[in-house]
Amino acid sequence: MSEINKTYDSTIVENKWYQHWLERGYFKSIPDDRPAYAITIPPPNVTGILHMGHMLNNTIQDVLIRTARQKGFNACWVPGTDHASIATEAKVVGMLREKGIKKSDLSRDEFLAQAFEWKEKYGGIILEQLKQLGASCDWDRTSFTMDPNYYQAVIKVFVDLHKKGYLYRGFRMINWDVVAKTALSNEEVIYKEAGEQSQMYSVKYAIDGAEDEWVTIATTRPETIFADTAIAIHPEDERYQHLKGKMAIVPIINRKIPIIFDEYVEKDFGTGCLKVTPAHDPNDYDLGLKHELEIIDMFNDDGTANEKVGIDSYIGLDRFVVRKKFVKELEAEGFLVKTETITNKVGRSERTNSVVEPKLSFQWFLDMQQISKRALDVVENDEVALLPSKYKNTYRHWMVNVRDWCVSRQLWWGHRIPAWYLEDGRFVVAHDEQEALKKAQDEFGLADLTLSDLHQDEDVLDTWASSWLWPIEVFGGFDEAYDEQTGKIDFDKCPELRYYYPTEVIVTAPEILFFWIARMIIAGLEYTDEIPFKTVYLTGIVRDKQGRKMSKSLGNSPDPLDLIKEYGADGVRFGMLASAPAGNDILYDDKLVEQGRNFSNKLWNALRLLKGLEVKSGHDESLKTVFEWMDSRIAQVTIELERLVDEYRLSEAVRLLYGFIWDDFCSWYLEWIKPTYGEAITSDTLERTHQYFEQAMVLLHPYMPFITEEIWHSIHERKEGDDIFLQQYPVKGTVNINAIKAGDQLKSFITTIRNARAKALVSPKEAVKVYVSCKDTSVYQSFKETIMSKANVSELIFESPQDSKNMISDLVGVDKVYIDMGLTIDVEAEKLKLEEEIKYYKGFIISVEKKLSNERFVQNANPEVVEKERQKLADGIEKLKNLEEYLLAL
RNA sequence: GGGCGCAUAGCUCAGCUGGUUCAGAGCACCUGCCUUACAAGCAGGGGGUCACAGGUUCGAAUCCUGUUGUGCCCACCA
Repeated sequence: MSEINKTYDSTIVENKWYQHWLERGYFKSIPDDRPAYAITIPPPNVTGILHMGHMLNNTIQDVLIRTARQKGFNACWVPGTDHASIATEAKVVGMLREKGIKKSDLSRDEFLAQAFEWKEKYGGIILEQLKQLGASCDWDRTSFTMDPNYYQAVIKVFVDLHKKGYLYRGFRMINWDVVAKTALSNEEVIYKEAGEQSQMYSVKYAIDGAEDEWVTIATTRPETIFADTAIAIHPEDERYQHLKGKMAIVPIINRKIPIIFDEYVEKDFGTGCLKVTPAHDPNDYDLGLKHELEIIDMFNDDGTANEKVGIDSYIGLDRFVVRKKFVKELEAEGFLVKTETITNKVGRSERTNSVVEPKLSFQWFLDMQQISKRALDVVENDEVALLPSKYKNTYRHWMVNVRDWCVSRQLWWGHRIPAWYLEDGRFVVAHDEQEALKKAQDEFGLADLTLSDLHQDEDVLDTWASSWLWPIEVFGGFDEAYDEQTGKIDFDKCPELRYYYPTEVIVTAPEILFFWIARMIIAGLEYTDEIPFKTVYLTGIVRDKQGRKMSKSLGNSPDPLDLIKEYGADGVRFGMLASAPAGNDILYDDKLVEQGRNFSNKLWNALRLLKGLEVKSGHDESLKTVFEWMDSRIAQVTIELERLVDEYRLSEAVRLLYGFIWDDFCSWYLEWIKPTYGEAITSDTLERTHQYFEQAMVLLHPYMPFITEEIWHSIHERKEGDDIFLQQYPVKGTVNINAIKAGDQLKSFITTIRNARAKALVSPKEAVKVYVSCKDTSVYQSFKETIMSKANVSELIFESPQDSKNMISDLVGVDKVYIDMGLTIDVEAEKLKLEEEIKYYKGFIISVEKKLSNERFVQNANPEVVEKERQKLADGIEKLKNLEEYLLAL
């Protein structure tokens, strides 16, 4: 019959329409009279490739942006990539290593040239992949956090923050990544239980000048004993009062160190004695400052021991090798008292997974106290809404306890810190070299200073110190409209920003709530005095069936592009959405996208049905009630859908559409209007059905853009530019409750007949005779033709039969229905069934009566509720009466 | 150690402001169908004391308290 394929082939269709949309420039947005609706993409790492998290994330954004377009907004989705300093530099270093080049062999400029070359070659692959998902980004606006203008924006902000006194240089203990050889912010350190691997060693230190007297300390890091500069004890610990003023001797190394007393030490923990290593532990560092202890830094930047250890055989060994070797030596010499296995958390670098080493160094810090104040308020008072709202607590907790942000990184790939140093360590912060020179000359009164006397900071900025400007700078906020004097952006000078900003919503994973979201809010308020976005939609994390996070190392993540190939982008989008309410993790299972693909196929076959029908002119009066039902259902679904999307309940929205289209439209409606085999459909009915189908496709388009466009064009020949992409939301019709009820009644009537057949194992091919007895038969009358042809009813009689003994009797609502299938009924079994039902309704009636006779209920409950209860009672009584009649008839 | 969540069918989860859209969906399972759009389908079916114990209320899956289990975030306990 039909020349259309039996199954839907997504690949051709998807490429075709994406190209079409691109060619027609549908994704482009320029400011106009319409209200704006902007989303800035969370920029993926420039060298990244698409993973399941991106799929979820970007599907949600695309749904929102397409919906906004359909509602008449000027929707703008800005794409782009992040330079991702550590991650990218690590990749480039790895790439060079494969070529046999070490980073240290190259100059900074040579290295950057290599990095840019790499970025040009592989960067942005991820954006190409997003196109396959159907992402309707305005590609002309693609931004990169190291674009020249963006680079300048970051520098401007650095200079400004320094001017405002928020930035300072500090000698602090920071988290050191020994692989990337850079500082990390607290947020970049992931603490994980080390598990069985972790050992706690008890080591004894001799007391200086005493015969065979010892103190025992416990440590998980015996290798740092080399750098011990004190033993600490609680001042009120009775056991050790006699040690005040004494010295201890570091085992093996034989260095004398003071025994200090400080309340920081817990008496009850371990032996009550603590070794103090100011250079390699944050707390010890504080203790060291307080007690003016010597600081011995025994590690090189790569985590190997340096000459400070004092024993040649340890110099140059990795810290973990040192640990092993030293423990052996301690044991051999009798200093190791015991070794226990404990659980203990070890911090690892988010990027390189190496164990983080606390390290003392000069770094740049951003004072967060003041600058973050307003950012807490706007979330507290819901100016910025977090979804789900439970994250408000998490956010508050972080903001209240916010710590200064270490923004310098010892890398080359990134925004180089615009600070220039003199030989003697004094420095100036400036936009460029020339300005720096002038500043230095003026500030330090060194008129004859030259450029060669200045040396720029070698470090670059943390990636997030650039991406926190994203919602501003993608619209060029810092380019022309930034006023250096006030440190603010003048919206009048940047119409683009004024038009799109604040953006509508940001969609991202909760793990970067602090890294990125909080900081964007801070920067937004600091430079525009406005919030950068109104809503933060936090997605869940995509996990595998066992609940494990998807990761490359576990190899448990399917390749999104393979999925798209197999199930279609629409199918994948459906699968991701259907199971992911905001904030809930999704346990990924192929079954999800399989359902999506099946849904595509269902739509496809609905189209095939309509395309394959013979058409005759005219219309069917008998379908009037069916149409009324469908009109109301569509109106109902449209309203409901709008509500769900407004509340960002996308998974419910997509399920609503699935249920409506599959069950109501396909299973019921299409079956009802489908002519019997060999007959033609009337042109009016077909046209009407096309309209319903079109409306459903418009509603579904944001979720499954490709197949809906294809169907749109297959239903009719379309004029150039008549694409579903541009269709506006259907005008909301009115919901006629009676029409809906009539449809429901018809459905349950047909179900009742099917049911009787299935139970009696009577084939649907066998015609049956049906009697209906009730007060008002008008609904059945109006559906009479539909019922007779669709339920294969040979006679539909609107009265009780003379003799119902060999008929199946059942209730549709309260209406009595008798089905004569020409069989002999097992009267006893039928009686039993009826008696059970009667028993149930008797109980039911008693409970409702009890409720209604309770005065407190009648008085306190909502009148509507009481009315409903009364209706329930009336229906119950009628049902009971009818059932008893059935029983009597038997 | 502090904070925040979660616990509903075999599995994954919906169930918004307590009251027939309150016990639901998808998948899985069982029965019957290759019916002329679709076997990636159609029709029917079984299956849940809504973790446990109290409380509030005329009424609780829904609100409160506690218990247990579980997940996440934060934190310097050697």
